[in-house]
Amino acid sequence: MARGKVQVRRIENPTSRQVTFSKRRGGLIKKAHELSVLCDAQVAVIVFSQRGKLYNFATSDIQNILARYHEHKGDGSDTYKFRMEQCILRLKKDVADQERKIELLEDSLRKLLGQSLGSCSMEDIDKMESQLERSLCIIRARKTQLFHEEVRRLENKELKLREENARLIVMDKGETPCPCPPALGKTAVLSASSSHVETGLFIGLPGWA
Amino acid sequence: MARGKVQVRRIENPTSRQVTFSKRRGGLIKKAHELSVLCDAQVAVIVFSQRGKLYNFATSDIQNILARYHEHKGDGSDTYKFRMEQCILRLKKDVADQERKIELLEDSLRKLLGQSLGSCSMEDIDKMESQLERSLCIIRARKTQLFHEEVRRLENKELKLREENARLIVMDKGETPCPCPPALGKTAVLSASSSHVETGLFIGLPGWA
DNA sequence: GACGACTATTTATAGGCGCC
DNA sequence: GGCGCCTATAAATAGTCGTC
Repeated sequence: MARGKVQVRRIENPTSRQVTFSKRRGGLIKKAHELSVLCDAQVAVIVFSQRGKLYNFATSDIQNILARYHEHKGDGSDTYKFRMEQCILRLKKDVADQERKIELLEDSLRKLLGQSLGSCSMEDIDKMESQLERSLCIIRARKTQLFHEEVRRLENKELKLREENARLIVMDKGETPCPCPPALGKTAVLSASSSHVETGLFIGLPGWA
Repeated sequence: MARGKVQVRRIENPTSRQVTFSKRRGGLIKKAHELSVLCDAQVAVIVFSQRGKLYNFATSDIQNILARYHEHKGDGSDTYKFRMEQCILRLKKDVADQERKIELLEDSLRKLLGQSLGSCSMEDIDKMESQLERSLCIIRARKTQLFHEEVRRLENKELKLREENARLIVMDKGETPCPCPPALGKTAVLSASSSHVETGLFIGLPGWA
């Protein structure tokens, strides 16, 4: 604008572009400052050089100005800040919902463990008693099943060992027929204990469905 | 800056302040535009008039420039955006923690109700059986307590009614002594039913601690 | 190559004026 | 009261040179 008109287009010479940037940037910020003082206005200027360096000017706190800008610029439903706030609200709601759910679950659990029954009506207590009886019934059935499986497994093992024994006796007829006593002993002990507990289990269930 | 030097201080005459604002605002934005084009820079200008009206200029999307500004303006541990992001991370962690807690609680509850026992070892099953027995014991004790309280309450009521009866008979000796049969009848039915259930309760508990 | 100073010019604009 | 136009004049600045 001096010594020759300026054309408003990118300056190709990098050096003079840099010089012009420096000079005009100062000018712009000076003008911004003058405007803010003369006319009592809030002004913010943000400039990034081509290489990413930041220069800025703002009357008062730039955060305030930007906040005010966002307020103006609308309900701003596509604003980054708005989206973050929505996200926070949603998460807080999730947390509150989960909190409630946890309390309900803990309450149920406590009651099933027989704690804090003070608030339960007779009807509640009856329901819980029935439920606990059903649960015990199911659990004991499962226990029986597990024992049966274990017994079958051990019987199988015993059978295999007996067969092996028989083979060994056939192959070596001179020896005394007393093979693998420890394995057989262990099997016997285990199946004895399991049938004992099984019996106890059924005694424990008087007349329930 | 024409027809007289300008002093950089608030213009007191409101009219000329408004005129100057309008003119200089245009000039500022024009300069900002020129800077952005000539020097290939990103520029944003935000101006609020004294009365809160917004004027702004920005190369490209102002949102980008503001985001970039925030990035620059800091590792910004005191930045609004940074704080929001911290908040979101914290909330997400809370949600995940609660999620895990809910799963654990639901699993415990399911097992206590006798569902999905497939993953339980014999040892687990034993523990649960003991726990359920303890729970049943506590619940039945509570049930007994409630019945006892109810019985005491009704016996008290019965006593009061009998006293009232006696008084009425004394006051009116000519009539047949048959007062308040519905109230007495109801009391009798209730205490009968409660003692029946109590009896059942103790039958239901064979030899548990 | 960045920066300050200088200077010839171009721009911006204060103060008017007219219009709505 | 706001806006656009005009004009004299203040400011800004492109190009250049000198310094570090």
